Amino acid sequence: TVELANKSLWESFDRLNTEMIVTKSGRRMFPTLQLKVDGMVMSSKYVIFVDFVPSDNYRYRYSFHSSSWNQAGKADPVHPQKSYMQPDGVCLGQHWKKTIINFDKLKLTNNTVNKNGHIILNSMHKYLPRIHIVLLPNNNENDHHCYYRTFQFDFTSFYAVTAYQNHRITRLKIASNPFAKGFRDCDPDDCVLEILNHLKNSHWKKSMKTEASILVVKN
Amino acid sequence: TVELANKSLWESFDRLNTEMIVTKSGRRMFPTLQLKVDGMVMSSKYVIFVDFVPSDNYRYRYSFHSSSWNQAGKADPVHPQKSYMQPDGVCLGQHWKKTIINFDKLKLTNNTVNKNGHIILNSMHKYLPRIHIVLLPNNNENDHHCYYRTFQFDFTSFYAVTAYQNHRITRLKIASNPFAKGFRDCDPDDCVLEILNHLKNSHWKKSMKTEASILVVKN
DNA sequence: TTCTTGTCACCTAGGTGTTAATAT
DNA sequence: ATATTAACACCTAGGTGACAAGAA
Repeated sequence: TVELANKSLWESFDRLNTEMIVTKSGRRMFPTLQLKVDGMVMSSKYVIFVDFVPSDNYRYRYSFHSSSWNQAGKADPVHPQKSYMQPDGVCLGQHWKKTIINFDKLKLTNNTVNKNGHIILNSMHKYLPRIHIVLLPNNNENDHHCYYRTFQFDFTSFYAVTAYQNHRITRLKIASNPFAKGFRDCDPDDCVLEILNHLKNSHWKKSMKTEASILVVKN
Repeated sequence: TVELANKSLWESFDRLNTEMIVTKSGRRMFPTLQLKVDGMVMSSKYVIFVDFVPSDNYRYRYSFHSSSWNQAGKADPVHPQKSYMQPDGVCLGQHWKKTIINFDKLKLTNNTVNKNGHIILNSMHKYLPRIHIVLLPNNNENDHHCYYRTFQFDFTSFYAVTAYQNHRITRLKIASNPFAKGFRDCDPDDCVLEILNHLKNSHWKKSMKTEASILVVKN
């Protein structure tokens, strides 16, 4: 099983339609993917990685006066999909179980000739992160299978952008990302509370599917 | 073969008798170990790690009026020796060859109950860093040998201290470590040049053994 | 018009030696 | 006396959105 350690933050963004900045040199995500896993074999080796799949086949545009995202033609051509491996690398089940697994170093870019290891996305397109947990085979000669599971959380989908479109998203990023403290215009704690309260009392959908969709694959 | 990419800086410190701070929470070395390797098999896997061996069996004391280190009794008991693996982990020869191999994240501590992965040293003792390059065996069943080489450079030996003893060492650290810029009292470039010139024109030994001592081991 | 890029002030995070207080 | 510790100001390194300029 996999859970997001910062699920409620993701949900707060999702109610507004999450946006993630992409830049030429690479931009971190916020919120980041923070996993808690369980059910691994303690003494087996695993690697964990993440990739991003297009949510659909459209290009999007943000309408400022209706404050909504609308389809604007077919999707641009996709670029070769790289995946990002969790930096801890190959670790035992007992290691993964006891820590919050962070992907905060992961960077998104719109630079197609990127020489770094960043994830390439198309701006103004919608994506869904996927988490892959791979059980590495033992050195038994008989066992050349590789088992893995893929997890995805619908509420972590986002629009890739080069500049924020929805001002509420900007305000929630400023309120909740420590690196954006310089743009806060009130007491930090009050800011977060104020916005989160506003969300809680708003007319936006309150119940949502928060459990992970699970695909089991064996090859 | 192994070379130090920052050999001349190490030599400048060595002329004054290098000191390295150890703290409870762990302190980086300066200079750091920066390696350039050659002669590896391009397609073979290697790991590289570092450990520290006592230069001798004595405890030391610094005499301020004679500006020298003197023996002050037998060495304190040694603590279990950990080694520090280069963070890149298992890499092919072709990877190691093309980069400068940095150990700048390595930290020294005098904290014997350290819960981090830091190297434990006794303050007021003299140490010599050793570099171990290990060729990992292939998956051939016949080949369970493990080949490695150990390199050491005499001019990288140092005294572990909790506070600097020799004021010239302090000044050279301030002049050459970017993180200590706040303590420079003149133009940074001038500072370095001034001290290095002073070293060059001084009476200290000018010729020294700079090639690595090599031990070849097979088990 | 719509989207992208580069620069900037303002942060976080953490590596420096200094200094004064404390321990041995 | 000598050695160690903790708090501190001052740095490096790099993550923020704002903003103005540029590109499509």
